[in-house]
Amino acid sequence: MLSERRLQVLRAIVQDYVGTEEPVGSKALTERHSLGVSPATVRNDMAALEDEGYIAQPHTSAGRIPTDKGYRLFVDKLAGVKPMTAPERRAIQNFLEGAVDLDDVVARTVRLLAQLTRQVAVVQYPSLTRSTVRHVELLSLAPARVMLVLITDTGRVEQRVVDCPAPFGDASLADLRARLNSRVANRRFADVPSLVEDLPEAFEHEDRGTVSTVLSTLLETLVEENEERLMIGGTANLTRFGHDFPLTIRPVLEALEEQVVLLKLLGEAKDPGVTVRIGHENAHEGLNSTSVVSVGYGSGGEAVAKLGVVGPTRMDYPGTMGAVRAVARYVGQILAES
Amino acid sequence: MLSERRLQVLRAIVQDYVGTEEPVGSKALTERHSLGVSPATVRNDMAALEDEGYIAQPHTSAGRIPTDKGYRLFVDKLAGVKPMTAPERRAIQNFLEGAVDLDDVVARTVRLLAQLTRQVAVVQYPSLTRSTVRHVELLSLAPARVMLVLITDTGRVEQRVVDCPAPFGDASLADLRARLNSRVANRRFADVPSLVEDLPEAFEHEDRGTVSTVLSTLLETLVEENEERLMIGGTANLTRFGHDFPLTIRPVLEALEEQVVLLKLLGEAKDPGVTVRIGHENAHEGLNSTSVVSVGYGSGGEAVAKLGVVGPTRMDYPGTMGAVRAVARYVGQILAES
DNA sequence: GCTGGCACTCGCACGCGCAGAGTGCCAGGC
DNA sequence: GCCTGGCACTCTGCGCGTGCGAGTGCCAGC
Repeated sequence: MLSERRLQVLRAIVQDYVGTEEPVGSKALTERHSLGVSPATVRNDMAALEDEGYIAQPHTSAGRIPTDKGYRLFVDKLAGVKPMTAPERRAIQNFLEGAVDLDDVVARTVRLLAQLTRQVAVVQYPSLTRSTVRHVELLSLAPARVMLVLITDTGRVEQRVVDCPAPFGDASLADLRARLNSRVANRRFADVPSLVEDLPEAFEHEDRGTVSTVLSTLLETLVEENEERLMIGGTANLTRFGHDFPLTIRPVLEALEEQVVLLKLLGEAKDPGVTVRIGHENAHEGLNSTSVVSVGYGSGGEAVAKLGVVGPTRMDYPGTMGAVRAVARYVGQILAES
Repeated sequence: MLSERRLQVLRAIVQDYVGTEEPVGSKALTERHSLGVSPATVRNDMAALEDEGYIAQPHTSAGRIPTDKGYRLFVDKLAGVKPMTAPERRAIQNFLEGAVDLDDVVARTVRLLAQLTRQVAVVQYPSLTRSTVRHVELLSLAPARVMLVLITDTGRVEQRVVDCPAPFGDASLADLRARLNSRVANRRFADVPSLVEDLPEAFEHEDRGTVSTVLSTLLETLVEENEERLMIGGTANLTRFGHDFPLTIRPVLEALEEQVVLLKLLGEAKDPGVTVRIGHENAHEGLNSTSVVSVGYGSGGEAVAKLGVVGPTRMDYPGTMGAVRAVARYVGQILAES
């Protein structure tokens, strides 16, 4: 177990390094933080911290920089989440309230996060799985061809074209539309399968095949999670990465292009609160020198999707976590209202 | 007017510089291209080309690099469009044919363009203005609240919620739905306004206000071009920009974040064929060291949207133009089929 | 109008030495 | 037992001078 002072030294190192981007030495530490001890003492503490793997020196006789393990300890034990100030919160709310539709909400959220954190922002569209059905619409495109339109409480619209095994009359279509909506409107996606299970039985024998086909397409649409979309922004902030960044930035940009990677990244964080994954904790190699701060957001109490930022491991964790948490909270509010 | 040989020298300079990324000297030129003259002669030609502003030297006693004006001449007069090979064309077609919906078509197009050209790809979603209406659906959300869903021939779906001035019965709604669709289905957007003009007259007096409101929302949706979306990809290719690129890449990334800028950029090119805007020809400052190669594409003969790539002025113009043209052609085909 | 030759100009890589920051360790003091 | 001041040591980064090579411009000759 590390002594209290050593933890303070680690905290000071992280704070200074995040500010200056340069390895921090014992002398500078005692000057900038009132630790009440001499540089020599700090040096001993630093040696201990280095033995434990919390800090490292880029080369002999240079200052120390935190390791991933050091940042981890900092985030877990040494730093809280810095809450947004009241004016900041108002600005967030105002900016998000101007949104006209779901796309706009997501776009604004991305911009906001990128600006607040000065990092790359990633926002997942509200997922279908936890939402509720607002309306299901069926349109006859041709005698044996039906378009299925699903409208969710988060304002998302999904459509599918269904080829029917047999011609399907307008009357039957209207009937199905009515029955379907009376059963599933305002119900959660998860409940839909059991609610429509026995629906084919209510129809004439000749229509049952079509009804089943339509229903299975609907269920497919509901569970189709792999189609999840996301939006990213603030990539220009990557240029503030560091001096040696040609090599650093490349894999990050590549990783950001892979939506699959990002979705996995956000999905991994199961924590109900803000999750931080530091450096090598990220499975994807390209992101080994970045940290990902993410959190779930949703229109009700439950999270329906994730949002977060990607930045250098050397980032202002308390501030970033505060911003991410605040934005998630307000997006949730906006979604609930609309 | 420049002599034929001087044009050849310029062409050779552009080709070599694009290949090597290094200023090209007179000796290297004569070695790599059989110009049939000695380096000394080439030097005279180069001096002339420099006087005319087609090439420049980064510093005295270095090789020459083409200026924007030089690239312009090269593109206009010296180089054709390099067509894709048959295998490449097949690969493009195969890749695009796997797409399941409009989003997927656009996403695949972006990836394809980025890979083929090794540059940043930008694809605009098919615009509404030139498309035709496949279906208009009206859903009653509440007595005086209607959701309008517009489905286009390119597979795009737009929805709007309309607050009605008076309650609107289900029968009236069904009536309006039927009349509306019989008039506008499969008609071009541009024709819709005149086709629905007299529609309110067919309704009871009490419903006319609502019908008008719904119609004007529909018309708004049709003309709403500012809502045009686009997708970009291949930003990782920016890292191949050059050696000094921290300064170069930053403004480009910033410009790419501004959808407005990009839409303007693509929109400016009125040419029916492939358009190339080189360096300072781009109005946006951040793109002064890039070239934009764009072309319109569409499901029929007409262009409904644009796509293109953004890369360093030092790019392989014939190859890039060929790739952009080919991709546009095949995307058009795919859209027409679906 | 083309060519070979020649002197000239720079940029760049290399080597060197120096200053500065930072460390580790040790002996002494509280 | 822990903290402190002092000291020798080790790096890196920077500035400077030098030599090399690529490339040019110009000129006289064919």
